[in-house]
Amino acid sequence: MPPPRTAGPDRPMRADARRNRVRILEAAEQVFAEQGSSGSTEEVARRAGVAIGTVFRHFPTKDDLLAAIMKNLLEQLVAEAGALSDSEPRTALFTFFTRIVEQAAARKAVVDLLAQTGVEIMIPELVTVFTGAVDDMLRQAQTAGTVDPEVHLPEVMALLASTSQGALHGGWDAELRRRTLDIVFAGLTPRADRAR
Amino acid sequence: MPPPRTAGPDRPMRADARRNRVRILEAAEQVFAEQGSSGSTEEVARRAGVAIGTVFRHFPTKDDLLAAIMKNLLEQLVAEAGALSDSEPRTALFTFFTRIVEQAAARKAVVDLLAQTGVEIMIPELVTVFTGAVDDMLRQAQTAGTVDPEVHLPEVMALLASTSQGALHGGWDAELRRRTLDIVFAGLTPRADRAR
DNA sequence: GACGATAGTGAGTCATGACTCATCTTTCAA
DNA sequence: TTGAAAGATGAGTCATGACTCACTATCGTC
Repeated sequence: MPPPRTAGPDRPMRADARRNRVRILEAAEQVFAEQGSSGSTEEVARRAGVAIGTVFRHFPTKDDLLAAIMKNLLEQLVAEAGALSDSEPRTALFTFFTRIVEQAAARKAVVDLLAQTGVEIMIPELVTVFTGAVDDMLRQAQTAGTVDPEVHLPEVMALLASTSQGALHGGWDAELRRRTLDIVFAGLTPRADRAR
Repeated sequence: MPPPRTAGPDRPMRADARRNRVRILEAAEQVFAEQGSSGSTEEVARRAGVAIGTVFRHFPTKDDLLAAIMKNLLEQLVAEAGALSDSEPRTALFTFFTRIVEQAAARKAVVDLLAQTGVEIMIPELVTVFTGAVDDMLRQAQTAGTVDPEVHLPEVMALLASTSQGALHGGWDAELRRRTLDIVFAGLTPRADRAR
């Protein structure tokens, strides 16, 4: 994300600026996780312990702030996907799926944004990377014959987005989450050897 | 829903009041369908061709207006469920499910509300009736042996809510909707005779 | 340590949207 | 036909939240 508006050749950020930037990001992550993208910038400033003007110096608009956070999160998810690449493909896909849905409840903003195409507008490249990671997992599981070959990426993404959303807004508990995902996973399994 | 605040013995509503009430309800249905529950009361008034004060005379708060609309919709859905009771149970359940998801895209407010527990607070009895209708369909399909007996109502409701939500926010086209629901339905089918 | 560039501050602006109420208009029973 | 009572009107209030900017504080360099 762009460092604060600085003219001229880029000098490193001043120490206090760097410190505040981190604090703001942390506070924003909390606030938006709890309240979704409608959380107020003022609340972010309050939690970060800075004045509201400081927030706007670092992130000229609220969307910039949201984008910065989404960027962090997406990178983290992509990394997680990578870490799962050793596992058996079907397990990798289902574990990744489950993990995202589980986190959804704690990350309102993410779900809000994922739902509203807002992300694609803000950080298209990263979304592509993320989608690619899911695609990889899907293909591998299909190659291994443990996920139905008729299934395509769009519907997997669709189910991922909608169950995350549901888990969040509906406040699903662990049990309901498991049962619901079990149905989805059963639906993804080839007809022959469906295992619940 | 309560007629406008009238003291004393309830006289029938005046002709112009009745007319305006209907207009407001129609306008609100449109506006909230398009913009979700964040649509403004002023826009509703504009489309109804009345002053904003009139809207507030009929529905003292925005929530009252939203509740009135949700009531209409829920009643309609319950009626649809009833009309399907002649069909083969599995078909009834899946048709109902599909229909709701299909309408989701045209009814933002509904999805918003269904998602946020807002409805239960506003019109608990009707929600119970609605849930009951789904439960009936589910049980019958299970009795007929065409839906997995391990599946319970909560996860069906969860999937219903989340796919509706997904279809709306994600702007799924007809094809994606079908493919996604196919996976869900496959997941609901007993292992033995899963038919795609 | 001094000084200029960089960063922080927070009261203030502007827009939006729910809701109110004094005043005017329409209905309808007598 | 008429006069209340019921209803409609819309400018105005209040709260919220994004964003600005004149001013002050701090950093880092010489």
